Amino acid sequence: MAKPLTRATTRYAAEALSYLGRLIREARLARKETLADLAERAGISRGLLQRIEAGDPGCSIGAVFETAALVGIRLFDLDQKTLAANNEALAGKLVLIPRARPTKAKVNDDF
Amino acid sequence: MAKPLTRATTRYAAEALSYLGRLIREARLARKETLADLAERAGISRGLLQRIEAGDPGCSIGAVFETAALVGIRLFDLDQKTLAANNEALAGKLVLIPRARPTKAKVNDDF
DNA sequence: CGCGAATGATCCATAAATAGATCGCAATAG
DNA sequence: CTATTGCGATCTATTTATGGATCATTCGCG
Repeated sequence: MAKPLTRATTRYAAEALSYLGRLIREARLARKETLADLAERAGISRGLLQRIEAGDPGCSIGAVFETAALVGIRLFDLDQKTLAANNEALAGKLVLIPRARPTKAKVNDDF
Repeated sequence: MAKPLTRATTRYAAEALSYLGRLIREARLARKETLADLAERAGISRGLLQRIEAGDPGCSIGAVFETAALVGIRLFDLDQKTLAANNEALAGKLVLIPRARPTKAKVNDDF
């Protein structure tokens, strides 16, 4: 019983999505690799890779991150080692944060 | 006719995915917001938000980026304005890059 | 303690993503 | 110019993600 269709989309999220897709495309072309070749390396179809490069919000984040990694894009500007370290550190920190409690106070929404 | 099941996943991609999920969780807790509240703001179900925070590769990237944006996470370490500018610039650069040409599988240098 | 709420996990029906094939167009090489 | 090939788009069958409900557990607070 999923909802109709349309999903709210922030301008910022859409912009980031488009940007990531173009980064992947740029990196792929820099490597002089065809859509079909990269798609095969990533284990996805050519059509999906096209949608990823186009910034389609419906693509699975696993497929997107995978292709990004395969063309050498550093997510969060971090190398494998640092990323792993930060991830572990954050995991440890999270255990200490108490769960959220219901509040009437309105939350800060603007950035 | 989708493929069997398992999709190749780079260690780096998986690590980044897990990290992003935890970043979202940390940001949500810092705002003292419950899963249900953030899910509603993002227009997704509570279950999906849980999978996002758990770093599930199968989640749509649109849903993930949307929630990230809603808790104030700056993707690519860029604010809205800079991100838009970079995105535009990259788009312009891309039209100038020639399409990939098939490279000879291997240079035959043995005989 | 004990109550209430958040969280984590599971199940099911349905909407959506994906693979794979195919077409036309455009661009690049020869 | 012609030939070749990447690219973009569309269609269909199938797999998968998602929403919504529910249940048990854990946590936070008085």
